[in-house]
Order: sequence, then structure tokens, then C-alpha cells
Amino acid sequence: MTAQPEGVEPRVDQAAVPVDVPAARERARAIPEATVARLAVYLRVLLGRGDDRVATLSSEELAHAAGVNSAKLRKDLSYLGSYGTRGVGYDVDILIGEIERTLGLTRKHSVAVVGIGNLGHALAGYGGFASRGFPVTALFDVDEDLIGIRIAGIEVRHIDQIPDACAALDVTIGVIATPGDGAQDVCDLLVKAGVRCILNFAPVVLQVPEHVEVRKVDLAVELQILSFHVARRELAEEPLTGSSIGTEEPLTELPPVVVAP
Amino acid sequence: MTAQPEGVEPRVDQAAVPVDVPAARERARAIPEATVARLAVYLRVLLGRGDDRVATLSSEELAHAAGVNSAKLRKDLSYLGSYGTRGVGYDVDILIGEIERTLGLTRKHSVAVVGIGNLGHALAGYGGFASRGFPVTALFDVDEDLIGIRIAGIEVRHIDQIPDACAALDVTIGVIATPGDGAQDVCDLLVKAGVRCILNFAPVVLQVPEHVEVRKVDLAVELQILSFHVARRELAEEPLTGSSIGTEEPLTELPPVVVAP
DNA sequence: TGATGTGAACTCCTTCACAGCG
DNA sequence: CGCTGTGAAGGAGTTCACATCA
Repeated sequence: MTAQPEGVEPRVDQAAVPVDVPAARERARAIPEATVARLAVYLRVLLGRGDDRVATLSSEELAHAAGVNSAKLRKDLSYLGSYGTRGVGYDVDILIGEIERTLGLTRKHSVAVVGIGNLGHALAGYGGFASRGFPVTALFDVDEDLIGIRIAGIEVRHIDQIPDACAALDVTIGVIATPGDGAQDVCDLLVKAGVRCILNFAPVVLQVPEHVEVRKVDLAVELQILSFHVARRELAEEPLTGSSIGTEEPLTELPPVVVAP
Repeated sequence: MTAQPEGVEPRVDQAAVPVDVPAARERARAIPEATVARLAVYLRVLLGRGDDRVATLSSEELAHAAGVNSAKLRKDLSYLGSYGTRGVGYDVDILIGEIERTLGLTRKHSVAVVGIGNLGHALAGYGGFASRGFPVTALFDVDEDLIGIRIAGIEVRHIDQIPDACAALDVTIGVIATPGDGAQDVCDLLVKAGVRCILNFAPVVLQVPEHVEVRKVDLAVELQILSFHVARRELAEEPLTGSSIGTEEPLTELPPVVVAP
């Protein structure tokens, strides 16, 4: 490991982020959205393997573990620069460092969750956030019964306090887990508080200024997409009964075909 | 694939929704993934508007509400067929029906949630599933302390019972909310039980036979993508001081930057 | 007239295939 | 030789702009 000749690329520790700014800017700008999403996946795989003392991984291995093909993986990694060794593969530690730097994970983050219902409560207590460098530091709701209680040590406050509290805690990411109505208001408060990244679980399309980034997770939509595939598959499997052409299918409902495996 | 001569013309009268099966099959196969995801969004908007007795909507209005541009919306809807009226717009009820049929929502669905931790518990109690036609009918875990308790009236069973219970309840969609390790085992059990659609919240890439559809929701990845955008934006905003090392920036305060392209 | 529906151009992403290097 | 890195080809999705029709 650390078989790195030409000592231009310094070791990456989270105190200093070297590299000249214009180049980094250019590179960051150039990375496709689709690649960014996958970088996060590669990082998780690498962190898993890092424990195993695996010093190096080929594109084939890493790609398989991440569920993509190796050409795509190599192209993705090429956006970061050349951190592989031909004939060998990628140094796990170096790659981890590069991906973390690219994803901005060397920066401190701080997450606020708004809406402490079923989902918000689960998110507030979800260990997966903190363990990946996204500690939840503030919780908000409107329900008087919830305000003041603590979840995982964090006190729930009224959403009126969003501007002050978020600024004070330097919240970088807001998570909206409220019902659909009210989500836009909460969003406006977060934006006012200077939060520029929002993860939205509410089933509405948020309107935000263009300098604010929103990602949406819509569980019902996910299920509906799956539902589409069930339906498509059933159509595809359905035997082509020649007589079905002329028959009057009452198709308010889909044909009831279910094939047991 | 089966070259079907355009023999039967689909009559469109407003009461019934006819359509011959091969044509429906052809169409379903042709709809792009990206469009399917958006259809679900359009549907939600339409259902919201349906209550308001709005009989008709233009592509412009619907597109705005769904957060896309109108050209995209029209192209998306064109995959369903021609259900708009030129000079007027789309009939809300007809469109709802068409989208529901296309997404397979006229079929009965039944959801099993596996892994009753923070997230699984929230999902089990989440009203948004049932209200959109995806009732949760089975819950599973391995923890003896959880087995037997009821959430929203559903009893938690041991995952050993997945094959039997899922078959008996005709589960169409499995939701995996377990920790990463164990997710693959659970997945295998679901597949064995005949479940062909899986929504995976566990941070692993599941291996499944090709007739099984998996969608993954990875919350940490979502946050990391947002993090990337924070970083990119800071790079873009940062004045070109060659040696700025960003960690100590007083980021409590928002620079008022709004870049006009 | 005014909105839909759609070929065509365009942009973005993926895949191929192989040169280049360790 | 083996594997990375990458131009080039291919495919998917988006946007444009306008013919078309209620």
C-alpha cells in the first residue's frame, strides 16, 4: 500500500485539503450526477473492505461489490484523477481518501430533522447518519406534546426556533419528514436559516431558490415504480391466448394472472 | 418480439377503458424508466387536484405542480396514449385512471416489512403506504423480544415464517429494513417465498435472480450526494485565493451569493 | 385560437474496445 | 501479461419547435 511514486499527491488527512483550487473546482464541476451517486456506493464498499486489510482492489472486484460493471466504475473513478495502478488495481486507502474529499466529507456536517412523526422519529434515532459523518444535531416539530422530549439525547424544539437554532448549530442539511402540508413552510424556514441542502420525505414538490439543493425520497413513488414492474412482468408472462384479441376485457382491472414459481 | 399487426384499433369512449392486451403489453414495455418514476408524481398531483373538482388541467399547470417542464410532461403522457384534448388540456379523472392502470395500481398489493428496528417500525406504522394502495400485511424480525408484538394491528413474526406467511398473504412487495448483514439472507427468503419486488433500505447491494426487481433507498448516500453539492458550491463561490484551506471558514454566515447564469 | 402530440436535435450517460503503462 | 484509463460509438432521456386538431 502507499505504493505511490511521484510524491505530488499528498496524503489526505482531514485537516488540510490541498490541491490547487481552480483544478479542484474544474474537476468537481465536471463530475456527472450519476457518477456522484455511485461514488457514495463505492465508498461504502471500500470502507467495508478497509477493515479486512485488503490493500488493493481491481475494478472488477469493486464493481461487482457495488453492483455495476467494471467499465462504468473505471470511468467514474477517472473523474477523480488517476489513482489506480495498471496491472494491479486501486489502493483502498487512497481511493477512500479521494472519494471522501470529492464528496465533501472532510467537511463537518450537521443535520436537522423537522417533523418528528413515525419517520422523523426513526431518522432521529437512526445510527446510520452519525456513523457516516452526518450527526443529527437538532430536531423540530409543531406538536406541543413532542416539544421538549429527547430522542437520542437531542431535544425537540418548536419550528419557530429553526432560524436561530440552525444558524447556531451550523446546520448544513435539513431533513423534512413532515406531512405534505406544512413541508413548504418548513422548507422556507430552513432556507431562511441558511440551510442549502434539503432531503425531503414529504410528498410535495418543494419550491426553493436556485442556490438550494433538494433531494426527494418518496416511499410511495418507490412502491408504485415496483408496482409498474409487477404489472409489466405479468403482461409479458401472460400466454398469448389468440382469442384474447377479440374478447371484451373489462379492463378496469388488470388481468388477474399470478404465476406461482 | 412478437410482431403484432395493428389489427385491432383501440376505441376510446369515455366510460369504459378498453384496450387490447398485446397493445397494452407493447406500450408498457416501451415506457422509459424515467417516465415511470414521474408518472407516479403526476398521479399524486392529480389525486390532490381531483378533490378540488378541477375537471381539466393543462400540461403547463400539471407540469409546474409536479416540478418538471411541460414538454417533458407531454412526452411522458404521450406514452400512455392520447388522452388530452388539444386546446384544452387533460381530463383529470381519465388521466388518473390511465396512470393507475399503467402503474398496475388496479391490482391488489400487499407489503411485508422485514426488520422492525427504528426504520422498519416507522414504515410499519406509516399511513402513507396503505392510503396509496399498499397495505402492510406482514412484519418480520429475528429479535425474540419483538416477535409477537403488534404494530398497527399486525403481529411481528420470525423471519423463518417468511416463506409460508408471504405465500399465504400473497405478498407482492417486500421491504427490507434490516441492518446490512442479514439483508441478503432476508432477500433470499423473500425470493423463495415468491416475492418479486423488493424495496431495500439496507446498505448493501442485493444479489437477486433476474426476474426480481429491486429498488434501493440509501439514506446515507442521499446525504453524501447533498454533501457533494455543498462542497462544489463552496468551491464555486470561493474567491480564488490560491491557498485557502477551507476548514476554518466562518460558515455560520451565508454569503449572499446568487449566481445568475 | 390554444393546447396537445411528436419528429428531430441535443445533451447526458453507458458501453465498447483497445492503447498504454506498471 | 494484466489492469487501468479513455477516446469513440451507442443508447437513453430531454428539449425544441411546430404541425395538428378540438
